[in-house]
Amino acid sequence: MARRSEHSKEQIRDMALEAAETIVATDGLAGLSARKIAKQIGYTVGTLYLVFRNLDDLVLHVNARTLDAMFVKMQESLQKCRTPRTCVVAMGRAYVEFATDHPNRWNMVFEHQLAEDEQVPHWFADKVNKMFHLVEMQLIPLLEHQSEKKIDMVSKAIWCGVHGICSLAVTGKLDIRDAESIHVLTDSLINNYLAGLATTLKGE
Amino acid sequence: MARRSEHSKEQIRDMALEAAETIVATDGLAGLSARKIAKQIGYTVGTLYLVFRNLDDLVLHVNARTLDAMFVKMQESLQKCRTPRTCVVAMGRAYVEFATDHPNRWNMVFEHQLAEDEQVPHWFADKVNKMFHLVEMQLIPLLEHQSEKKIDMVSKAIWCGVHGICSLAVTGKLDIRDAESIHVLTDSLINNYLAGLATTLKGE
DNA sequence: TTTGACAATTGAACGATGTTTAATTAGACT
DNA sequence: AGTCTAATTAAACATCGTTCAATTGTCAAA
Repeated sequence: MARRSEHSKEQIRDMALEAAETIVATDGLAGLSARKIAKQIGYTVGTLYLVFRNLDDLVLHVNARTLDAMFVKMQESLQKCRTPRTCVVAMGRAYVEFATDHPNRWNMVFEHQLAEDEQVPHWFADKVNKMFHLVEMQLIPLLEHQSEKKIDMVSKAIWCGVHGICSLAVTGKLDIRDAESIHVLTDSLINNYLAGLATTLKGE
Repeated sequence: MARRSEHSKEQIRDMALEAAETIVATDGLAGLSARKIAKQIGYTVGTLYLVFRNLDDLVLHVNARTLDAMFVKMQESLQKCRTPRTCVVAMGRAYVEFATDHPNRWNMVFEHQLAEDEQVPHWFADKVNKMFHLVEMQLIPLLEHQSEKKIDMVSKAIWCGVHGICSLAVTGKLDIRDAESIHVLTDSLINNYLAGLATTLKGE
C-alpha cells in the first residue's frame, strides 16, 4: 500500500470536500463520518488528518463552499430587479430557494458549532459578512441620511428575519414546507418592514 | 445490586430529566451523554432505557420543559404592557432574554433533530403552537378585518423573524452578543413590520 | 421461615464514532 | 542497487448509543 503522489494534497483535499458534500446532501450532518468520506475517495481515515486538522475543520470548509454558492445565487438574483426594495425581496427569494433546494447543506452551515474554546476563522466570518454587505448595498439608497450603524442594524434585522423563517421552515418546525409558502412570509416581512421604516424616517 | 423501588419510574424519569437539563445548561447538547446522566442520578445506562425510548426521546422531554418555561416567561411579560404593539415587543424581549439567559437549553430546542423517519410528537408540536397562539392573540385587534389565515401568516413572519435574530446572535454567528444589542434588532423588526402592515392595510 | 417467582437493575457486549501513531510501503535520489 | 524519505495504512484508544442475558432485591405464598 501507500501509493505515492497519485494525488496531490490539494487533490485529496478537494476530493474529500466533494465527497463530504454529497454525503451531507443526502444524509445530513448526522450522516457524515470520517470513514465514509475516506472510503468514498479510496483512502483511509488517517489520510484525512494529513489534510484537515479534524472533522470540524473539514465541515468548516464544506460550509465555506456552501456560503460561496449562496453568495453567487444571491448576486445573480440582483440582475432581475430595479428598485432597492424589489432587489432585497429578490435576494430573500434567492436565499429561500437555495435553502429549499439544498436543505441539508444549508442547514449544516448553521447547525455546525465549534467547540467552546475554538473561534470561527476570519476567512469564514468574512464570507458571512460579504453576504450582509450585499444587503447593505441595496439599503443605502433607502437610508441615505442615516448613519452606517443604522444601516448595519437594518440589514441585520431584515436578514436575520429572513433566515429565521427559512430555518424553521426547512427544519420542519413550522408546518410549512413548500417554497411558495415560505416566499409569502419572507416577502411580507421585507416589504412591511421597509414600508414601516419609511414612515418612521419621515416622521423624524 | 438491583435495588428495588427505591425510586418509582416517575421519579427516575424526573431525576434523569433534571440531570440532563443541568448537563446541557453547562456543556450543551454536545456534552450530553447517556452515561453522564446515569452516573449523575446513581443508576446505569440500562435504566434510562426503561424510562425513555432512547436519547432522542429524553432530549425531546428536556426540550418540552424548556418550551414550558419559555411560555411562562412570555405570558408573564404580558402583564407590563397595554397596547398590542407593545405587548408583542414585550414578548419579543422576553424571548430574547430567555435565550440569552439559557443559551444552551434554548439552543437545543432547535438544534436537536429527529431521524428522518421519526415524527415530532403531537404534544410537542402543541407546545410550539401554544407560543404562536400567544402572539396571534395580540395581533387580532390589529388585524380585525383580516382572515384567520392572514393573522396566522403575520404572527409567523414576526415570530420567525425574532427567532432568527435570536438564533444567529446566541450561536455567535452575528458579531453581537449582549442582550441589549439584540433587543434593538428585535424591537426594530417588530415595530417597523407592524407599522408597515398598518399602512399596507389602510391603502387597501 | 423458607421458597419461589417476578420485577428492577446491572454489566458486559456490540458496532460505530473521532483521533493518534507506529509501522509499512512506494517512489526519488545517489 | 541501495538508501532515504514522505505518503499511506492499519491498528489501537476512548467514547458513544443501544441491547440483553444475567443477577439481585423484594414480596406473596406455602
